[in-house]
Amino acid sequence: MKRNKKERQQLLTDTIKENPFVTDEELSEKFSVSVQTIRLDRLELSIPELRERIKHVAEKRFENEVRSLPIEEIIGEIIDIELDKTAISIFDVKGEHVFKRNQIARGHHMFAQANSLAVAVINDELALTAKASIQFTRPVKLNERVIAKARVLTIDNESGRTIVEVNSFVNNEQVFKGEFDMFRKK
Amino acid sequence: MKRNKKERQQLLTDTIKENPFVTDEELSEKFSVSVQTIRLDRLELSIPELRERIKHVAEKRFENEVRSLPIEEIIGEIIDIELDKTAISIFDVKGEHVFKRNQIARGHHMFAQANSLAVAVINDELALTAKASIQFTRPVKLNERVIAKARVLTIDNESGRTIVEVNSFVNNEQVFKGEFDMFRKK
DNA sequence: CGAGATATTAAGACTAGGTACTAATAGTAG
DNA sequence: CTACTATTAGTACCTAGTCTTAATATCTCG
Repeated sequence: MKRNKKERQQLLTDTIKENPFVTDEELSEKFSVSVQTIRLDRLELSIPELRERIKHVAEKRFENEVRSLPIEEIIGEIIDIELDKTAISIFDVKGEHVFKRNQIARGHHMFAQANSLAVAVINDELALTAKASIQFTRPVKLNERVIAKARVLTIDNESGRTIVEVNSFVNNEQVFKGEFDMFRKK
Repeated sequence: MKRNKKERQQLLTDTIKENPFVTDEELSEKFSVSVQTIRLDRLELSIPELRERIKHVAEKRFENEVRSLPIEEIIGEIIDIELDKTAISIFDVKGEHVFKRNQIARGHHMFAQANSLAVAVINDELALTAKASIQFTRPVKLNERVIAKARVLTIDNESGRTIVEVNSFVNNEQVFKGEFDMFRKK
């Protein structure tokens, strides 16, 4: 299992990158060298000790905390709902939702809010979007609050099709409109 | 600054929750008690030592890592592009993209892939989606790989409008089609 | 083959940030 | 005054290291 120094150091770097929670002792066993050699290697490669590595990972997590939310947040927050009739959600446009260049919200976030509201308004185990026709009537900018209003237009119980209309506004100004053809499943 | 035991322990819990990186010594100074008292407190409250707390935070980050990527990942990976002509991206459907109940991908992820590909294919500083007409031709399931192909249909230099057609496939089977009316800005 | 360089291992002293345990002291209630 | 709780102190030990010095092992080149 013995490799030369260079090879071992490369593997060491990779191993630690992949799993920063590994101790020198574990590494020394893995590479069949002494603990001291591992320590010399880390010194040469400027890889900090286990506890520092863990700390670093932990600190990074705090930085990223804001970024780990939007997956749920992306769809906005439902503030009112009357199943099979209407629903309203709000979505605050933050830094991660906009193009950096011009601070305009990416279309798929607007769509996501509207689409998930259309899914939510349907009074059934689950609904899938079959078709949609959408229009972005004015760009939405950073820090604006988008209010999406969904309204069920028609329900066809036989085909399982439901048409939901969603209109989104920023300060009473329309920014998005869409018609979603939903398929309900029971 | 001296409080009674209960009060101090409550504050201790809060302090550590807020900043897990604080040592017993720092805490003992903050509450004007001995280090031993802090340790007794932690014992009673079953709060682990600093290094364990840091480790825990670090481990949690690893759990969340999958969840913090999708903001960028959501749009899929572009594998081929010919500006103002065609573009192809792949998107692997993972756990966080599907409805838990039936493992079917949420529509807005499919839309996001298609829409961002439509944005990317346009050879300009930036493009915005004005309108879109989309259709989900078959549900996409967990672990499926979606290949989206965008094709620019028409470019109107005067109005700044560009129409992009996107078709998505899983194993050569069409799952999504959409027509995006894009507005380009210079 | 042997000298010198490079690589590896070992050993010892010290560190932070603890645990676990024992013991002493302070303060307070009945 | 006694009993009890709360607090403090001190010791031994732990992990996962650092830093330093020193002894071997192995490799390379002339």
